[in-house]
Amino acid sequence: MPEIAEVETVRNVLKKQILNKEIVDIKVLYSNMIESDLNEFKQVIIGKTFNDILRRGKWLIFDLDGYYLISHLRMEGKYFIKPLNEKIEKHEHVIFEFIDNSTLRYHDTRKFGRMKLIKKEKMNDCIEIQKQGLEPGDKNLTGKYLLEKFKGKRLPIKTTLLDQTIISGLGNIYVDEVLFKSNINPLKETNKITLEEANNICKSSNIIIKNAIKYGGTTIRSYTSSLGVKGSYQNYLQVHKRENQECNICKNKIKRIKVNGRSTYYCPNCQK
DNA sequence: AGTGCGACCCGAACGC
DNA sequence: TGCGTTCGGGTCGCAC
Repeated sequence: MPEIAEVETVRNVLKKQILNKEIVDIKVLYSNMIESDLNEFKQVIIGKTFNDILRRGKWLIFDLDGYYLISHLRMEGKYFIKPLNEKIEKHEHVIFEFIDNSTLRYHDTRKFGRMKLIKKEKMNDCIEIQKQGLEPGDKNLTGKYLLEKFKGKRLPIKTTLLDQTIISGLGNIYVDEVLFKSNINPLKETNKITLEEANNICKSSNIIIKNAIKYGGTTIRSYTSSLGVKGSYQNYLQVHKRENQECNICKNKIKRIKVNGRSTYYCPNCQK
């Protein structure tokens, strides 16, 4: 499940490999993945080059001359670089062919990922990007900002932190970690979060995401890692995927519950 | 406006 | 070489 730290890692690794090479062809093998008109998509991209790769929340933003190609990996999206003549695998859905006979391949077992082409001058109307909230590490991400957003919300705080329009980039793994580090019970009603707790959410998310990026993100599900990059932050997770194991702080057992349908791990003793 | 839920997918896990 | 069913997970769109 790529979240902000994994997407940032993909961005950094891809930048070293695909910039400034002409794209001579593109194959789309699963067209539902492309939200733009398919013919326009191909026409615009062929002949262009990736000048840069940016990121907003969990969205990758490829700079293609007059356009941006935005790409969301959802749960299982991965990018690989392979030679042109290498066999196309079952779950490779979009293949960019470069002039030097290398290819960039988008691989997605669940087919949940999405790509969309946006004219640069229309970026201000791009709802997917514009509605993203503040990211961990942003100096404007403060307890005060969060309390404003939390007003009137009766959902569990866990659910609210998955809302990308409030904090952008957190997913199921890092929300559990942030709540643990902040000593907040995932089921606590959002509008009952105090200023001190909101400040702690900001502080914890800054630290956790910074560290997760430092370690290349978290590799939990996949055997084959994206781009040959294996993150190692899974070794530092305090609660996520640690059901029945000892809490590193108090030695009580980590519990797993469902919060609005999402698997949620927490320490009942540290997070009252 | 805030909330809940089905849809989108398919490999893995589960039940028998 | 067992087979059919359920689950999970980020986001959207729609109903309430």
